[in-house]
Amino acid sequence: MMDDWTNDRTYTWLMSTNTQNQTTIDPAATLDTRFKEAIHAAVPDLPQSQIQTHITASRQPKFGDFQSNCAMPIAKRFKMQPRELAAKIIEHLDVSGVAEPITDANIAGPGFINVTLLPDAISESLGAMDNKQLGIVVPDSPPTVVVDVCGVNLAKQMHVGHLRSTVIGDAIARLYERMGYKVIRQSHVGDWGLPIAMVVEQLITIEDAGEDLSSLTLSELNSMYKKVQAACKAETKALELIQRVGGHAKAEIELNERIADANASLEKAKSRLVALQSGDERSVQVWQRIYDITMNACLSTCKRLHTKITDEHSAGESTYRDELAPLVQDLIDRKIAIEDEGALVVQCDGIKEPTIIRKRDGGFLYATTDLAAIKRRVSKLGGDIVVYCVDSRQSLHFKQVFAAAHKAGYDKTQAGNDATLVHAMFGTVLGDDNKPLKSRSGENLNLTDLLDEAVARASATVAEKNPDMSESDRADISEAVAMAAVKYADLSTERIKDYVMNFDRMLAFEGDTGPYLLYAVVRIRSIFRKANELNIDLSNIESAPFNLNEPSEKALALMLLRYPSLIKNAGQSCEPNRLCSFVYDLASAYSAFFDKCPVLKNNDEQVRASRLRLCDLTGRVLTDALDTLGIPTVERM
RNA sequence: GCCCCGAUAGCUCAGCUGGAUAGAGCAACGGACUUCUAAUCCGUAGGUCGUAGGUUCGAAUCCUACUCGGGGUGCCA
Repeated sequence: MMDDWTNDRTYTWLMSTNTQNQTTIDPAATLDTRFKEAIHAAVPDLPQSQIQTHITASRQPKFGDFQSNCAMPIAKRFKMQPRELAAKIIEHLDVSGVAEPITDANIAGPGFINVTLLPDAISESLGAMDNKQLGIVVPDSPPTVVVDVCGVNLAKQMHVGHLRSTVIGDAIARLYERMGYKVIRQSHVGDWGLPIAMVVEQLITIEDAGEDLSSLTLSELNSMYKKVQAACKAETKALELIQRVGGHAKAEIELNERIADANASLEKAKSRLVALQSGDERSVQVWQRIYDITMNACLSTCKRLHTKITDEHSAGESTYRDELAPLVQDLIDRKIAIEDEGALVVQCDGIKEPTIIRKRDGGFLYATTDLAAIKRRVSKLGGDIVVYCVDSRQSLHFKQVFAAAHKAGYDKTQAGNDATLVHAMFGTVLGDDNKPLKSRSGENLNLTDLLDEAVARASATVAEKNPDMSESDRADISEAVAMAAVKYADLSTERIKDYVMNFDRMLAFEGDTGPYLLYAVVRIRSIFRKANELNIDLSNIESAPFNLNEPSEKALALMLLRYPSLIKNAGQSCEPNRLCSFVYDLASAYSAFFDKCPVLKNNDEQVRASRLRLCDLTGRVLTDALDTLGIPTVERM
């Protein structure tokens, strides 16, 4: 059902996208160039590098298609009258071939210069965009981007919080890929350290007691994880309170016993960790079991979510174990790390809290591992940009680690530049009580349950809308609709904000939702299916001239032309939600067009061909944008 | 205490880095299916952009203070 007719088509007449100038596609870019020239001529005192044209799309049709807001700031700087300056700029402005002539009548308000594009210019731009790359220009020597995604922990099921690092992280990676960058995904799996040793210890104990663990599931591992965590957690605070307030003596004794038990468990876990770290065969074997069970489940969920995260991207904390001691020694030798209160720390300018990289007892911490990760990602994987798609609560941690890595020079690329380290943080998923979802004990809201519920709801709707559909088609479409709904819900809001988890909102199929976008694509494909049934000749539509006489046609065309700059914008800011708004606006513009402009019903062959081509191009841009978000489309729904 | 983030329609959210009358979706109300898929479209109604100052031709957007909410803060990850 997932088809890619977009890629099946062959385009022979415009494959040379690399040499193509983007300014021929984006009218805003063309206007930018023309305005720059005019401003330079009108205000020679302004250094060319400082010229800003402030070209934006106009909000209201009466102000034309675009406007330049350049006159006001320049007038301020040179103490001129903005409207007079605007008049002077348009004297030097040449918009021939792009827009209608600019006269004094185009100057409005405090000095806005309004621009109305020539219909032919829009058509030409659309034509220039109508190629396989859809107007996106790939850089000659693309940088390498390493994107940190997913980041699950061993022995734990993925919960809704993992949706974010997986789905948003993958979308950021896809955005960079779409820009032509070389992208390497890395999943920093939490597979090392004391918590895992606890589970290993517990499993070995159970196995020694004669229990068969061959059919162990992740769900069982998950509850075991919770149990051993609780068992090792000493309730010292409660004891202190009882001692201070003077509670029941019996309670105090009981608590003391529990603390002793917890300490014993903790000691066992610690020695198990030592055994694991030194390669003890049994420990490693059990650890591997836990790893396999967790990662099998995790990667199958990643696949179900249509992310490109696979086994080869797993780079767990355990893979850094042999790199930590040499790294710490290097930092000591170069006096970057110093001892403080028994711990080894790196102190960085502007950050009060020191970065602790070795505990008093000699153990390493997650900052140590993350330093090693930066080093590997930059020097070994060749990352020019390293993006971390991780919870916002880690912001201080990454601030510290980035600064420490910089101080140590671990962020130096092979070319000798400083790699760009970005924490593309996202907000927490909250429960109804406004607390992070995972803190709700007993509530088993894991990711698989969410996805299953989404599919169940989608299936009901698909069945309702398509009573005659076959069982297998319905299953495929329901799955696609459900994933589109869930992913779009997570991707479409500003990633930094927290949100309260709400099934009904996340699984809505109407309005600004994933299914709405799929629906727009489905309506386009339906037109082409129908055209084939009617034996309408489609062979010439690829070169049909666009004619954009209807307002909804022009609006759709202008929206399409924004695509290349939007990809760049969303990619560079690591904000998939910007692409989401664009896709929604585009689908909206298409829906309005669909309503007002009959395609196949139109008897004028020229108009029909133009509209068919517009539909085709819209379909490809929508599909391409959705693919960039990691949302596959369907043929019907 | 200190640091970071957030606050926009009844609800959920956009707002392209300072532009013209602050936009969508849901919910409400009124229209549009014998028509290329109505999971749609068109319209009506809904706002002191947390509060108070400041910066300037112009502020939801920038600066300051405060209020509320969330998070972090030397040996967990």
